[in-house]
Amino acid sequence: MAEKQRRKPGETREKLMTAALTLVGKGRHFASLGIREVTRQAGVVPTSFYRHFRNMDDLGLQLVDELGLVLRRMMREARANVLQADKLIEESVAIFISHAQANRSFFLFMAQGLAGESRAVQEGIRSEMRFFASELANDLRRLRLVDHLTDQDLDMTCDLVVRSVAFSLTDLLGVSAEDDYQIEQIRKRTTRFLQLIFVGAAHWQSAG
Amino acid sequence: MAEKQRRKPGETREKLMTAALTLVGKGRHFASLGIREVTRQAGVVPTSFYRHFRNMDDLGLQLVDELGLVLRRMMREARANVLQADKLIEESVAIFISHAQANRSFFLFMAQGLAGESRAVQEGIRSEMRFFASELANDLRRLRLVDHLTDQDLDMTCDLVVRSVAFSLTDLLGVSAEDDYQIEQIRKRTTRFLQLIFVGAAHWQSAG
DNA sequence: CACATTAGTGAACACTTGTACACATGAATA
DNA sequence: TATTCATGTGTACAAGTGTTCACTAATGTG
Repeated sequence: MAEKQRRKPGETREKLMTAALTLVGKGRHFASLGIREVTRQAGVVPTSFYRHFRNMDDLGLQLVDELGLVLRRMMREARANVLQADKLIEESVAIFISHAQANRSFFLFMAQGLAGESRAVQEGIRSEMRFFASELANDLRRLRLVDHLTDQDLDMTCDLVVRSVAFSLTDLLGVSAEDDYQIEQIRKRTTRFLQLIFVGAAHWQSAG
Repeated sequence: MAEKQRRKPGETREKLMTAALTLVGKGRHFASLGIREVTRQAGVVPTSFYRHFRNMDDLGLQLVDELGLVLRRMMREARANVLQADKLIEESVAIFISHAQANRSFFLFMAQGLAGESRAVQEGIRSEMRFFASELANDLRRLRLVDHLTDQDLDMTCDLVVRSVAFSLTDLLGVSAEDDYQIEQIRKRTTRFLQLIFVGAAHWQSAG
């Protein structure tokens, strides 16, 4: 008989969240996951689920919180590694892609959640993206690369940048993680998107 | 007892597709819909489903085809109504938003499908977007507004435009259809995104 | 008109689902 | 040490699931 296997507190909770992500990573959509399915994947009895989450939406919300941590780690690494302004875009995109690869399931969950079933999860992801965009605006301001833009125009630019990168995410997650050629294509295209946006920003006249 | 109610050929088929869209319109995610659920919504017996579709993915694929028609109608209207080049962006965005409102469920389905469960549906929607982008490139070329861009750079620009608009879609579908203020905000922001992109395109140097 | 085809119906199947309940055990607290 | 609490387990159940089957009525074709 299976004994009670209590270990570190919160371990089962984590197992359940990981299990959901694993299923998403295998191609399932989060909205189609069930409680039993997730507990089965986690190697846990169905009733355990309720000890940690009220329902799947709740689990989704907690995943969004962890997603926030992943994004912040990514920002930190970008800030630490992007030293020269002329390579800023290339290097940032490269860091983004490597993080997206390393946390594939997380980013899949994010892409799904943007048009997902739970309004709360949707709003949470949107909020993370807004935060990301505003941090980006701060950095650009600090680097004094965009002095001619009003705050509002800079916010808009960063918003567009984040959206474009997020969309590239869906490209990236659509190809195999080993398909280096395709990944390189996506990297190049995303880089050019951002360059185009920043050229636009450089010549932007707030009035027009 | 319910009699056999055969009417126009393909009527049940259409009822099933409409039913799926209706459920999506009510906030459900396509990936979480079941056959029985859809047939129930359509007012049809579950077995009827198999007369028209092999499974839900199949239904999704056929919805993508219809989505193509919706997009083509939208392009036609845009081409007919956008006469003066200086208002091109504003008017196009306005037409896009009005179509998105009029076919809310369809566009919801599209937004969901981009990161959906079925690879085939995903690919289908992507393909529609590529077609849309290439038509846009043709139009811009024809209007001689972008003579300084290479074909490749024009394609990239249009790709970015379509992506940005598609992302705005998720904003739009997230707010109530009656919330005129928010919709106006989204319209303005999308317009500014596109303006920024075209300013970038106008100053774009292929080499750099 | 006879006949094959298409497209509708209801009953039945073996499973899966979410959730409730009672119970057990380890850890924290008093 | 005694007790409480959080977290694990097994059983149970009603409802919902996808899919198969045999049957039937309308339609198009010769």
